[in-house]
Amino acid sequence: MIDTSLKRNYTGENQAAALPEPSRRRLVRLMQILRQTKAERLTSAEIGGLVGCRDTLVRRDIGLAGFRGGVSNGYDTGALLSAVERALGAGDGAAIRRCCIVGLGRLGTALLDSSIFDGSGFAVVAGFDSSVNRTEILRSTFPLYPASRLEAAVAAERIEFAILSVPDREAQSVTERLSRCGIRGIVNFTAAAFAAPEGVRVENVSPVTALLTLAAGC
Amino acid sequence: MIDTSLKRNYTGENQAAALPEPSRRRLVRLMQILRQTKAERLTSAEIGGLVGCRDTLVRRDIGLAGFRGGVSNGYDTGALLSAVERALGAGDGAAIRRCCIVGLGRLGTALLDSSIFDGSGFAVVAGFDSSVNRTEILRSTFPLYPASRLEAAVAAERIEFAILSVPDREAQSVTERLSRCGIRGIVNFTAAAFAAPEGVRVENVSPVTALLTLAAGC
DNA sequence: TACTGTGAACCTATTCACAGCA
DNA sequence: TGCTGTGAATAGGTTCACAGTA
Repeated sequence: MIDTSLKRNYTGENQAAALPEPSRRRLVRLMQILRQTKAERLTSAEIGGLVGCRDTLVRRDIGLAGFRGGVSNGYDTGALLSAVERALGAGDGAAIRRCCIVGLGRLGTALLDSSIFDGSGFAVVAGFDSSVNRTEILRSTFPLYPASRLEAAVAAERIEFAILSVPDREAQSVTERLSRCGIRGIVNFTAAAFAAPEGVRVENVSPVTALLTLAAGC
Repeated sequence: MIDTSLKRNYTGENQAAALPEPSRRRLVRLMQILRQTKAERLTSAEIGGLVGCRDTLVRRDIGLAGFRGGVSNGYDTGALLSAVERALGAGDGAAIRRCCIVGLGRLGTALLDSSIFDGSGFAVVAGFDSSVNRTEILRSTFPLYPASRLEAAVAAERIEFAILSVPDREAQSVTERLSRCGIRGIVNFTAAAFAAPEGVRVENVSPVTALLTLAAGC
């Protein structure tokens, strides 16, 4: 059995782990809105329209994030953004988080375009594929490795997150390998469902999964 | 106040709308597992390991889906799959659902590889981009149109769902156009947050959003 | 024995209702 | 007046505990 007691070593004053999951998701969304908006002030009702929830809930979330600065014409977007980023551990001072892409098929290579991640707080610093052909031919601003070097490179590059775009059948085994070298989260672009190892979070974002989820409600 | 009583006009025997949202998401996941597994039987505990929830909850979900066939060595995967598909409106008899890709940048073109959607119950039948250059040069098994023909083609092709991979700044306006021609759901690959028009569901699956959500919990 | 199915208890998230404030 | 912030009420989802069954 895997010992979980040592999995989390808190490296900062990040309180996000204490936030309820739904609030965390909405606050992430709010952070993205605030990063993009040009408005100087926003009310909870306006935010609710963009996040997709009621104004009351927006105010709750903001309260949970530890921000109190609202006045009768809404929130100052700059101040609110700082507070939300701090609550989510994505503040100005926060280190850029290092990611890798595993599986350089059509979808994986599309993500080599690192401009996608500009200003997000994340940087892709490595790519992996089982085909040496691909890792040698493809061009990118960061190194591409054969899959055999996954463990070594993840450790050496101190990579925290992985974007998984391998064929479905490899998803489970690659996940286990990633987990063993201490990855903290996986963005799963495959349609495969796999057991998330202890201490590894998974976000399922396969287009197929997303379409199924959408369609299931209609 | 908005009157919700008339919002849903049930167009079939699809009961998925009645399922609680979290259950629906887990059942979608379960459906994917069942479609992929080779096992003839699975217990609720095994399923729970893959879906990421407790066995009790799996049994609740299965019950909500209207299936009762479990016995002391678990569920027959074939029978369970039929039941889950029926509950989600994705049964054998269900029509293939028609989708389009809007925005044929690197990410959008990666999704032109229609093998991604094989066997999923979805088919991409059109692509759109504001650059006529792209729509004329790119190769695909289905037609690619200039963005100006969005409304016409979505109506003519009876497209129900859209995959959005345009630049962030265009996300809101394209969403409104899609909504006006009756699209039912949008898979949002952009990092933009936009107000979902009445009657349109949105699944946010941008890699950036996914990474932020993962990282916010650590 | 090893599982499922489910009423009841519990806990969590959301909404209501309204006081407080600019 | 028009907003925020929050205690209290409500609704909703999850887990417990256990009876039922092959």
